[in-house]
Amino acid sequence: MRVVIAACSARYSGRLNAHLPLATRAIMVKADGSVLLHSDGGSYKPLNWMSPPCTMREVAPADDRAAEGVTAVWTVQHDKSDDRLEIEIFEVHADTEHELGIDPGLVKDGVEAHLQELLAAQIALLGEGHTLVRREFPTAIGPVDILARDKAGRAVAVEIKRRGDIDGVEQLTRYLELLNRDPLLSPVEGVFAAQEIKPQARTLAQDRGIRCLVLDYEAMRGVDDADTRLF
Amino acid sequence: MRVVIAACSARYSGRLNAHLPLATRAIMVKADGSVLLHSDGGSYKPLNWMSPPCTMREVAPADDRAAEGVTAVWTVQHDKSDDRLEIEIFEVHADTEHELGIDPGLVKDGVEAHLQELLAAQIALLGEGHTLVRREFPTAIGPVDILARDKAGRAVAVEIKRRGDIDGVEQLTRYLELLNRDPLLSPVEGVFAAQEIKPQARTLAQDRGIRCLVLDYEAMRGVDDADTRLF
DNA sequence: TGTTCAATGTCGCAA
DNA sequence: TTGCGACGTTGAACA
Repeated sequence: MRVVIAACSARYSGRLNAHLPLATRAIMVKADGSVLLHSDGGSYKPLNWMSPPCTMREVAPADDRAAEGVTAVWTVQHDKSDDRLEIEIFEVHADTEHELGIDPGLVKDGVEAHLQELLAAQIALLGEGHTLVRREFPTAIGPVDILARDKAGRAVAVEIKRRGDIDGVEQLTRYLELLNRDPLLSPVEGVFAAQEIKPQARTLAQDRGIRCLVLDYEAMRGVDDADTRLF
Repeated sequence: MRVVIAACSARYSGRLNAHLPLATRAIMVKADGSVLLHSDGGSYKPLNWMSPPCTMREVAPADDRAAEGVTAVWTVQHDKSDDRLEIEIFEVHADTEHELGIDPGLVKDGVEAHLQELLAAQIALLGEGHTLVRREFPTAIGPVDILARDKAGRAVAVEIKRRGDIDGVEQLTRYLELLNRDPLLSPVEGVFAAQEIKPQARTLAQDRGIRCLVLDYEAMRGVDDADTRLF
């Protein structure tokens, strides 16, 4: 990895056009050829960048640009598209290179599947007298997160999200349409369950007769822990 | 900005828990306190990071960790949440600091807002005799990009995307359903306008009686420039 | 400050 | 390769 601190300006063209005025920035050139231009703030997103696979070439500036103080031009061309990043170097403050080797990569443990597990175990959160039919109930367009039956025996299809967005309501709507074609299940009630439900998603759900259920992950995990401790 | 090349491992806890095994990486500490851990590949996204506002403290390793080769521990705590990044430093290969100053920021051109602006100004692209009613026409589930009327005075709702995906058609469908409930507007024609329309999106749109319109950004901008030059 | 929507989104998985 | 959904999404506009 090469790290350069330099006064530079940049221009990107590809999916959009963007320009970066002259300032001092950190330029990171990775082993795979990708290039990142970072300022001294913001978040992890660079001001400008080029993703691999791409090729960087250093060329001399045109006379008029050299007269403006440009000492070098780096053109970074994407190998498979016409995305291009052009960096004009005015002054280099530091230029270092380091051998990093291959990274073993990030190991994650998620929360996502856990919600489904917990709701299945605490199915009465859907309402008194509800019983679990099964998790990942299959349909032609993919599995519904949870299928249950209410106190009166009516089918209830549940879509679970960490964040309840409008997309999730659409997804559940598609499932409900299919499930309701099955005379053994119809009529199927829809429940949209999430840790947090966006107002727009709630509005859409209500408009379609879908019930919204906000899940308290901490509380559910607490109950689960308590249950586990009983054994 | 401080750039450190070091053999390190890391652990993040917050919205999820994640672990990064020992390897040599580039650590970027920005002026606002944010921290980025980069490997020598991948895209612009760091392996691990902490967004501002956050505070970094360097502490001595516990005896057992020191015995494992840890020379320092950096704990980066988010100021407003319980997100925390803990970096164990094994060996520092380089450690440099540079003054970068405030960045003037990126200037963009060619995003969705521009397309909407241009299409509103060149509304006849929808068809001869079309007139603009308004941009961002409000509905209960959010604003429609453009509402217009055709030569015969019938309402036309336009959804604009840079890249026309199936999601955009779904979005427009929702708007149309709502708009068509309004007797002052109904029947409302739908137009799906994008620089590029994916085959699946086109098929879905046609199935729903939605017209597809491919926008030529360069040409539209050209017309706009020509208009501007007249004044 | 909170909500909503676009993004050069990126990333990962499955068909 | 493409489609689809999730993301520690990030970022910006607007109420």
